[in-house]
Formats: sequence, structure tokens, C-alpha cells
Amino acid sequence: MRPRTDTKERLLSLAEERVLAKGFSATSIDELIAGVGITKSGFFYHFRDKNELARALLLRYLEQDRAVLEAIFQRGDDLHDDPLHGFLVGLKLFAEMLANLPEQHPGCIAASYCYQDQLFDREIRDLNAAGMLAWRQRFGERLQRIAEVYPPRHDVDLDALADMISTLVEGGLILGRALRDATILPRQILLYRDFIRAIFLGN
Amino acid sequence: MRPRTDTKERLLSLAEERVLAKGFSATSIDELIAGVGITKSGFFYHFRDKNELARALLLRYLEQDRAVLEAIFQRGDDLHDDPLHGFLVGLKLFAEMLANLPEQHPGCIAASYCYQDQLFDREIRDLNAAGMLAWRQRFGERLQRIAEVYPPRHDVDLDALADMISTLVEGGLILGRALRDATILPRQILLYRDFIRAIFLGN
DNA sequence: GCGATACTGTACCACAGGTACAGTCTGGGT
DNA sequence: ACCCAGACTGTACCTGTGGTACAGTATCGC
Repeated sequence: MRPRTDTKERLLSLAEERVLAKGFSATSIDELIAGVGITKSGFFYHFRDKNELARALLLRYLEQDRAVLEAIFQRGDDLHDDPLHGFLVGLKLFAEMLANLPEQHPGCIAASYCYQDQLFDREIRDLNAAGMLAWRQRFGERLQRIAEVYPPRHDVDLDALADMISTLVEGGLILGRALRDATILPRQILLYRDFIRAIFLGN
Repeated sequence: MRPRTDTKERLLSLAEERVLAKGFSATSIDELIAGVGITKSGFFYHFRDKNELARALLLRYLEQDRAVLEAIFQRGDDLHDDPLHGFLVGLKLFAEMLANLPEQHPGCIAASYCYQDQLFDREIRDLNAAGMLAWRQRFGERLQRIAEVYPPRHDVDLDALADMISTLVEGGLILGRALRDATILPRQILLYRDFIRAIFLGN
């Protein structure tokens, strides 16, 4: 048998799927190794223990998420020079992408970890928090730039408005899963888009 | 030792706390019985197996949640006859209640179960879905009544707008936990309130 | 042929969920 | 005073899982 080079990736992919379906602690090492066809020793060659699997899973997820979303909103900016309209285009693209997923969005590792955070060490919890804060900052900066050009008529809590995207995504994933309805999340994003229009364009 | 009558309740309370902190499968029967001071046989006297604990936990949570939220929005309606303004008062009361919790909101059992749904049987998943749908209906009816009096200038997806509350609550709980910031959720509710004003009052 | 990489195989331990079932204490009703 | 249902305790046992330890092996590139 020739040694494969993608075993670690396949372990992480399978682990991600199982963790989103059953939670981290219910995801047994045995089912992972059975799924990718290695032995327990093979698993512990790649990861010192289950906690290291948890960390690798989170890092991989955060990075994938960042790359996908940055690409979408960058594309929005490319399609429209104005910061507000570029953002509105980005939100539409985001909603379309979510609506066109081949199947139900599998869920967010960060949210899953959040409801099991006592399983993990400080480092993982901090990574998770940093990931959320990064979105607040990225969207917050956008909203700042927009507010400079389109001063909102009322006071708006821009940090909360930035957090609102992550909030709707996390909440939308939960409702979508619970109700087995993949349209919930994209519709929430479109509502958010309406809200942004109302705040900065007043219509 | 005299037999207590509240053992089952104490088991459920402790289980709820642990499940929200570690997830269901990582919550061991041993830690629960140690926490309330009974033996394993005592646990299996109250619950046939762990799955029955899961069901009882969810039912208890859904009922508590329903009672608390209905009381808040009923109070809003009592304070203002108009359906829109009663709802706006209710949202403000809700945000205040969330902001004044003695400590961080412990989280939502339904959301926790959602990210571990393969652990549970069909019945529990259906209960969870029915709980979410009930909120869509309760808020959807309110929004219908409001829209009759205050026709929105644009088309609005009222079902999505009803779901938006649950979405913001679930998402806000996740961000609040991840960032250890109890102000996130109430601020999201206030933003939702602003959105409702913008849609139905146009300001 | 050598060493790094990617594993396998074997053996072992503690703990968790779960099953089974007999025994015990207590308070309330008769 | 007695009985019985409710609320447990005690003991024994089985399986699966996470985790540890460590020696051995196949393959590839240099």
C-alpha cells in the first residue's frame, strides 16, 4: 500500500462533516479512521490528541470562510465603485451564493464549538472569538466608509450593524437546519440588505 | 434520608447548564448524579435512558421560553393598543430584559441540539422544528396585523421578517458567547426594532 | 542504501453509557 | 398499626471510546 499524502485533509473533511452533524465529543476517532481507512495509530500520527484535531478543524474552517466571503464582497466592490452600492451588490451575491448551494449549508464550526466550548482549551476559544471579531472589523470598516458618503439620518450603532451579518448568518444556519429549509438564510441576508438601504438611502 | 420530590427538576436544571456548556454527548450521567447527589440507579428511575433526558430537557426549555416571551410581548400589547406600537414596546422590553440579565445568557437548548441533531431521534428533531415554526407563526400574525394598519411602502417578506427575530436571538446568543459580550444580543434586538420602524413607519 | 514520511500492529487502561434486578426507606392514606 | 406507592440504593456486568505506549514496516526521493 502506497502512503497517501492527503490523509490529513480527508480526516479533517470527514471530521468537519461529523462534528457539524453530531457535535465534537460524539464524533469518535474510530469512525473517522474507519471512514478514511487508516488505523488508530495513523490518526495519532497526524494529531497528538483529539484537541489538536479540534484546533486544526477550526483553523481550516475560519480560513476557508474568510477566503470565500472576502472574494464575494471583493467582487461586489469590483462591480460598483461606490462603497454603499458595492456592498449592496456583495450582499446580493452572498444571498445568491447561499441560495444556490447544491444542498443545505452544512453549518458553522465556530457556532458548533460555541455551544460546546467547555470541551476546548483557552486557545481554541480565543481563536473562535478572534474570528468573530475580525468580521466585525471587516464589515465595520465598510460601514464607516459608507456612512461618510451617506450619513444616516438617525444614530446607528455601526458595530452592532456590522455584527448583524454574522448574527444573521449564525442564526439563519440554525433555523435553516432546524426547519430543513435552505431558503431561510439567503432571505435573511436580503432583509439585511433592505435594512442597509433603508438606513443609508432612506428607502 | 427522606426522599426528595424535586430531584427530577434538579437533574434537568443541572443537565441544562452542562449541555449548554459542553454539548449533550459530553454531559455524562455520572456528573449529573454526582451533582444532585443520587446514584446511577436513581437516574434511570427518572429517565429510561439518556435520550429521554434529552427530550425532557427540550420540552422544558421550549415551554419556559414560550412563557417568558409571550409574557413580554403581551405586556407590550397591554401598554399600547396599536399593534405596531405595542410590538415596538414589546421589543424594547425584550431588549431590556436581555440587557439586565444578571450574567451572560446561558444559551438556547434548541440551538445546541441543532448542531448535534444526529444524536437525537426523529421525535426530538420534530419538536425542535415545531418550536421554531411556532415563533414564525406568532410573530407572523403580529406582523400581518401591523401591515394591515401600516401598509409597508415596499414589498416585504413577512415570514422572513418574523423569522428574523429567532434568527437574531440564535445568532446573538452565539456571538455573545464567543465574544463573552452580553450586550450583543440586546443591541441586535434594538436594531431589529429600528428596522420594523423603518418598514412600517418609514423613519 | 539511507532517512524521512506515513503509516500498521499489539497491548493496555480508565471511564462512560447502558442493562438487570433485588433491596430499602419514607410519607400518606386506610 | 399497616400497607403500598414513590423514590430511590447497591451490586454486578458488558461494550465502546479516548488515550497511551512503542516497536515495526512500506514507500519515495535523494
